[in-house]
Amino acid sequence: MAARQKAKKTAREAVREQSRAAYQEIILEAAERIFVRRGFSGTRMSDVAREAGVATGTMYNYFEGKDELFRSLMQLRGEQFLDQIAHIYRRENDPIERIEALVRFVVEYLEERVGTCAIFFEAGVMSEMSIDCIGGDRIIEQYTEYVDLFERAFRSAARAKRLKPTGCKPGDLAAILTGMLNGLARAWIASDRSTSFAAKADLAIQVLREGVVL
Amino acid sequence: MAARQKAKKTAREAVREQSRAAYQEIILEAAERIFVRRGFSGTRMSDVAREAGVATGTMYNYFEGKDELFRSLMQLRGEQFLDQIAHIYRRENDPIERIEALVRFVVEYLEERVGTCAIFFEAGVMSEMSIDCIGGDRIIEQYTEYVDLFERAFRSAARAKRLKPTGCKPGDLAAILTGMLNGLARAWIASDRSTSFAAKADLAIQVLREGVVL
Amino acid sequence: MAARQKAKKTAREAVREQSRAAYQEIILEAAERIFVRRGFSGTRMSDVAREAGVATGTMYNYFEGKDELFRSLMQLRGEQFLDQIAHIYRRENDPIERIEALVRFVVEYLEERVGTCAIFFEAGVMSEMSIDCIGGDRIIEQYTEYVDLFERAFRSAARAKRLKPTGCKPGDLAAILTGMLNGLARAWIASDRSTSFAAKADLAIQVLREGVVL
Amino acid sequence: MAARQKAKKTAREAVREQSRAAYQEIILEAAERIFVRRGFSGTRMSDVAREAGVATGTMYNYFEGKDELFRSLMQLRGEQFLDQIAHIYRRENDPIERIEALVRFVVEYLEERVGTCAIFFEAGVMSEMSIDCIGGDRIIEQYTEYVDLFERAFRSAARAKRLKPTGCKPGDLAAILTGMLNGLARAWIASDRSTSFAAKADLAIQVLREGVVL
DNA sequence: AATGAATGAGTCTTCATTCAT
DNA sequence: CATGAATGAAGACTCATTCAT
Repeated sequence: MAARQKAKKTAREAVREQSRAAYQEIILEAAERIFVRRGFSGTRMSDVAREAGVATGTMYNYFEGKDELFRSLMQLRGEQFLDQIAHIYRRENDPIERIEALVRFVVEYLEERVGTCAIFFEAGVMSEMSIDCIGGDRIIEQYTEYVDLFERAFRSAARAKRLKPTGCKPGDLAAILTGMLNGLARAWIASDRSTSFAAKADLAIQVLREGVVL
Repeated sequence: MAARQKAKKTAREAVREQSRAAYQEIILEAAERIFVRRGFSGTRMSDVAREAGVATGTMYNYFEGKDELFRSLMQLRGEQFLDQIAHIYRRENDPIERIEALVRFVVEYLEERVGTCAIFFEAGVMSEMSIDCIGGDRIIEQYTEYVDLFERAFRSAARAKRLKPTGCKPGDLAAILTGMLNGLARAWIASDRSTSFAAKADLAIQVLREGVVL
Repeated sequence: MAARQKAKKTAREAVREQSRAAYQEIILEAAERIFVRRGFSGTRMSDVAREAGVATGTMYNYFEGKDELFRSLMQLRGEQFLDQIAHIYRRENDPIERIEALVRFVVEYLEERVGTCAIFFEAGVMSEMSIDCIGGDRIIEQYTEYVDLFERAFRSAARAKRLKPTGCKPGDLAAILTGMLNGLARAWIASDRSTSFAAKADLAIQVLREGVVL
Repeated sequence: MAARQKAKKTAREAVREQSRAAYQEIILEAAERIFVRRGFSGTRMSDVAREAGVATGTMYNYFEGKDELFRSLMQLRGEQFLDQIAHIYRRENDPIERIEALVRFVVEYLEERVGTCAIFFEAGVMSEMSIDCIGGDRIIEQYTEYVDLFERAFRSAARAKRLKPTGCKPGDLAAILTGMLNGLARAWIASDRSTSFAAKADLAIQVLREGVVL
């Protein structure tokens, strides 16, 4: 009976654990939609609650408050993104193909979650000069990690003698490439989006490959 | 006498006009500093007032409210910037040298007013998906004008057969170039800023010129 | 069979009754500790639950709510105290010794349960002017009964000609004596408690003796 | 003109200063009435605001929040009380008459402001065992100062050989006397208040006299 | 027109209570 | 009947805006 009780308890805990995770995810997704639509300060906790289909108070069982909800969202999405690009980095062996694979993934990701990426920038990356960054320090670290991954990719390409001998250091190339991608994303957002973003992104690769001006 | 009265009035009005402009400028500059430090919603009207050395109420004699103050700031800085690059565009005749001159100016501008540029992006460009864009529509138009100027520069370079025959349309090149500049700016902000930003920007030009990969 | 069923039921009820009482007591003791530490409004139901080792909801099977829990606690402790002093009253026959015995008991009680006595005062006696007395009316009645017992003790001493012929009525003497004890308790609480409270309380008796008793 | 301007400014500041003080007092008095009626946690800031005839927000221009409002009230009333008894202490020279004068004043004060005294006790003195005392530390210090003043009064009476040679130290006597006064106050509050409290208080003096004074 | 305190609508947050499991 | 998470009413607090001086 003791065993049965324990099993029962464990089962209940498992259910609870699952339910907890499910609630968290539901709230985070609701928060994502609202934050994307209204921005941080334009978002009311009660709005997120309504969107998630829970009571306002419930959100406080899962997140300390508005700030932490936002930070959690940004960090979670950031980690998910970083995990994915790290996976691609490890998967590819040829230095150049690796960079191209990364670019293609980033492009797809941007195409699907433009909104989230936008608030990601809003929250931290663009206001890293601000005294207090709502997104927390982690969000800046994450962007840095993202750029650093490209830096490493360029460095390994350089070691493999696959780069033209320019004055560009790997870090500069990473900054340039990620910047290009953002610029294209911005242009794509502003456009009617009739052409796929992926097509645009090939251009970035091409520019890097060839240079453009005669 | 009527004439004299009118003259007097005009004189008084001139003084008033000047005083008005002076106040406006003082408040705008204060607002710029605070908005850069704290972001839009983190900025209190009373903070701006203190920074400007005026009473809170005074600001409402010059701007309708917080939103309009912000929008005015963004638009004013935007127009100033657009005026300057338009001037450079007209001044330069060689298509390639024109692009390079534009890049050099943008770089200098970014180096001096990174903060303002950051909130410029935050306010409008990145959140153009938001239902309500605090910065107003003009801010998006301005960014578009900025990119468009580069687009025109590339188009005229293309017409002059000064571009490599790639699949890149002038608009794409503009997006790529401005994106690269932003990426470098971001990297430069995050760095210790020991090397000048201008040096970094030459890299952008070089990449465009040469392409990078062997 | 009916009889057996009834017997069975009674047995089950007895067990249930016991279990109920046990739970009640556990919760009351937990509540006592927390209320003493944090005061009424500083105490959360969930804190009491954790201290008692039960779920929050469980408490609502034993008490109607926070108010009733508090009132029950105060009243229960009050009745226990009143029972004990009533017992001492009946046990002692000599009017003066009776008063002294009562004082000694009150002193011991105060020394052990200062906290509870403090919230007892807070809850009811001191705020009887408030529109809503959390402790309920009974708490005030109880304090009145406590003072009344002393009043009766003094009255019987007066009848036995054991009091100095002052203008003090028994009720006044009761108020004065109980007040003195509280004053000493307060001083003792504030002190380092190196001397026992009992020793302090002898002073109260002495003052009454010298000043009042023949 | 500079002088006139300065004078003007000073005048305005004076008015403002006065107005500030007036507002503070109005709010404090409103708060006193409501806190006395409803207790600390039963009092809503909006209630106090309505009672004071100001907007809710206004109160936050004068007090940091509910806690600070309460603390300010308690401390202010405490200081006022301490100032008055200190004055009486200095005014009287005969040690015994001094004690009597103090008692008479305390009695009058209690009679007039029972409510405030009640919340004073509630707030701090009775719950000094609580982890966090809403009233702040000062409120406990104040009560200590009050008792200490009596202690000094008794000590100077002892030095003047005006006390019976009992085992009571001045501190004990102070505790006993102040306790007696509280006890009588409590009894008086509970009574129909047909007899004046002052009359009751004479009894305290009498008990001390007969019991303690030579 | 400048001032800066008053205003109160708008939010976040807490926590007693309920209820599905 | 125990559980503990969901609930949402209640209330503290902020700050853009107004307005009397």
